[in-house]
Amino acid sequence: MATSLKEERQQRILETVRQNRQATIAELSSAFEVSDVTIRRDLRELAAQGVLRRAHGGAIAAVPAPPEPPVVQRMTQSETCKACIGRAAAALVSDGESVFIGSGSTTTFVARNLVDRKNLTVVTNALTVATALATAPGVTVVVTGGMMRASELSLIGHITEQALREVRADKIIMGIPAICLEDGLTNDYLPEVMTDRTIIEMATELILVVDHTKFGKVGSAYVAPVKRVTTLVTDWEADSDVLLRYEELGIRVIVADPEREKDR
Amino acid sequence: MATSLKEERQQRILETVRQNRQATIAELSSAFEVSDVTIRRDLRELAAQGVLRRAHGGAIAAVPAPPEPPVVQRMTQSETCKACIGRAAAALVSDGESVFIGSGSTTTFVARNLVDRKNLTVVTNALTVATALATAPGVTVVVTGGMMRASELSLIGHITEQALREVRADKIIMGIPAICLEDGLTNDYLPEVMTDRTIIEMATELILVVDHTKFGKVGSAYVAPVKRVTTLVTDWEADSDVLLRYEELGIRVIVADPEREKDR
DNA sequence: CTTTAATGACTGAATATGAACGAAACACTT
DNA sequence: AAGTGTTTCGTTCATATTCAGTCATTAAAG
Repeated sequence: MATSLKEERQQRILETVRQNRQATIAELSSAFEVSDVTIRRDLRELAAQGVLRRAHGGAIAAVPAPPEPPVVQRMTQSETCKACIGRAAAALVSDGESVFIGSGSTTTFVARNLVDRKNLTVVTNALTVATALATAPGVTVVVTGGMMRASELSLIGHITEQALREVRADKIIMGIPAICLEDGLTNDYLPEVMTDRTIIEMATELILVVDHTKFGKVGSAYVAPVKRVTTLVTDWEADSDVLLRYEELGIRVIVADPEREKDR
Repeated sequence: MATSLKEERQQRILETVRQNRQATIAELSSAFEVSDVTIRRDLRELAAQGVLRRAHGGAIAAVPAPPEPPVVQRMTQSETCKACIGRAAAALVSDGESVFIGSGSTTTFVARNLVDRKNLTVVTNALTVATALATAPGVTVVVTGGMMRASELSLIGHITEQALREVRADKIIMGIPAICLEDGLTNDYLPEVMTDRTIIEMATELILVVDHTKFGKVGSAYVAPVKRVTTLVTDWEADSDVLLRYEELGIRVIVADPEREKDR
């Protein structure tokens, strides 16, 4: 892509500045292969929009942006991986069903891929999922109540668990911070464990969306055995030998591959 | 494939743009072996459909901008009024208290003014409020569950009502679509009325935030009598004669004035 | 044979970019 | 503080690219 459009370039400058909180003219001009004059012009325009603050030699992020919850930050990390897993997992959901979607950055990508569905009911304890599906005309969103866990924008606690018993779901789609063949599904945040266990009891079909970094990890609190998982959706960077071991346990393993996407 | 049909070509242009987030005229014209004029025409037509955005030298993918829920749109309408009411209502909340905040554009402004509080518990059925307070370190956010009402990003229904009975609040801050001396507080959306009535029973102190447009209106469903209101917070454009009538009923009326703000 | 739609060529106007240069801001030393 | 050299800024100008509109050509449809 030799040529890049002005608007696109400005958008990416903004992203860069937001990510590093600042950026110098020299950095930007070499990164985008344009002259410093152009970068200066871009920065001026962006500053005029108020999305950026100009400084000598570069620019710094405008609003000390209300510190984004970690879950939102994670959504921009290994974005392609997660978007890919999201598409693959969303394909497992049929119109007319009722699914529970848990919290996490990956599950939010699943939700985004469900906006065009018809007659779907989504139950969730994640504000990110609820927001993603809010305007989807064919999707009924049911949110469980609970105490908010700020870092995940998720709802947990006894109110959540009580609400979960009120609703039914055909399938559960959730993430987990740590999965390991020996120690099963584990979590490091104890208050969430009880909620996770309640979620798991909502339906028999349990679809776990996990990127490759989660394998082999062990958290401090036990959630469920590996065998409880029905389907495992992960990305192409996961170790295939390990995945084979999961398949031997009777778990359906789906590897989301960005290359294969293009067939469609 | 010397000649490709116009529609077919446009469809593929759209795909290309969506895939790379952008595309230049030169790229496209050589890829489809047509003149740049034709590509430009195609882009113009596609841009008119809104499926992509035109830029100098090419086009960039239109963010499939999920249509903003009405409540979010309303937050930019008469923003100063609402921000002002929000500040005034937030001043009625003391650190260490537990308050319920209902849904609506004005109540969201109240929430935004509570982010710096210490040891505050906020119970809400509005996603907008929950999101606004998510990263506030001194605020515990409890969200009631329920079915999502897309236009308000609020949660309503029997799950909400059940969750409300589980929690306690010192004060209630809520909005109402219509208030009138004769007919009391009313609402046009029936499913919400039961939820509103349950909310009102959570605490004795009821703070109503209403901008001047809500006075004298009457909705189709009755929620509560005017006398149930403890405090009324409105903006300076509200008719002072009408406000006097409310005060005569023993209701504390607070008029948020943007001029007086400067005193602080 | 006429009509219509699609495409391409041409033109003046608009836009984007880079280079040059004096002014301002910054980082030093004295 | 004051001075000095360096970097960065903003402006102007020149150049290349892109735009929108008009008109001509082609080919298919009626």
